[in-house]
Amino acid sequence: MPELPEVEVFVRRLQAIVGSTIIRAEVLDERLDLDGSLLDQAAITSVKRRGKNIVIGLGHRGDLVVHLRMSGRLRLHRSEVEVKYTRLILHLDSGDSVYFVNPRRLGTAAYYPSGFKANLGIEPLSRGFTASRLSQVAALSRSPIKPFLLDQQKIAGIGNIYASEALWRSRISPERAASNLKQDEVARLHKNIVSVLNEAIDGQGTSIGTRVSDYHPSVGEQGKFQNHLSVYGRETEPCERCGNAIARLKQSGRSTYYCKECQT
DNA sequence: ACATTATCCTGCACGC
DNA sequence: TGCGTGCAGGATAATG
Repeated sequence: MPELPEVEVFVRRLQAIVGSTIIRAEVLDERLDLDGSLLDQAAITSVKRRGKNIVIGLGHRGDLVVHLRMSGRLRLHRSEVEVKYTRLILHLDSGDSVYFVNPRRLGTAAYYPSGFKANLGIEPLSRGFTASRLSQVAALSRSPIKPFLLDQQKIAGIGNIYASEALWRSRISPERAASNLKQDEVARLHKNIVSVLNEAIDGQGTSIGTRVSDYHPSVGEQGKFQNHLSVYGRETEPCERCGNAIARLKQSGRSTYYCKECQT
């Protein structure tokens, strides 16, 4: 269930398909809003990430955009394989294939003939994402900071795990109004958003759980960042900073993990 | 401009 | 073993 770091790991591994041509797009799920024939003979010129979207550039033929949502994965296979929950296969002229596996069918694949225009906020790992920029965006929102961080139109790519982790590192309560954060708090949050995302990418993402829908950087491999989570999924465990029990609360229908003692 | 809820799906963990 | 309930790394539309 990927957030920015996990999507980034998939995108990096997919760089190998740049320069290949799609011979045939095999759509295996009628719920996908995609006419595979539109992709015939399209040459792949780039594979990029925008927020949690995977943007496969097809030159003048536009973009194919895959969003993995809760359970998807997008992976290169060197030969034809049988993978449960495969919903789309891009057969390439190289002989490789790209598999969109989407167990819960929440993920999407859409073709934009004129190019993808995302309605998304700033990339947190871009140069433009500075403490003052975060401060500007946060000042406009009275939303609690945790749901604020999940709002893709404010900052693109942060999800439920890394929002909790960045707030814990910053010692900021998830219930604080975004617009009420002090300058030093915004500065800490900015730094920790960047650090937690970069560390997670370096660790090949976070692999937790035993479900088919759980994230793995590639077949048989595990991410490593689950070993560095301080609060996510650790309700009742002691806070590694102050020893107080980690608590869980619901915000906008999502679980937030935090320490009531040292996040204020 | 917010929060909340339901919805889209499927599988799994849990309690009884 | 079976059944009901709740939960899941996401996003969006409807409602208040």
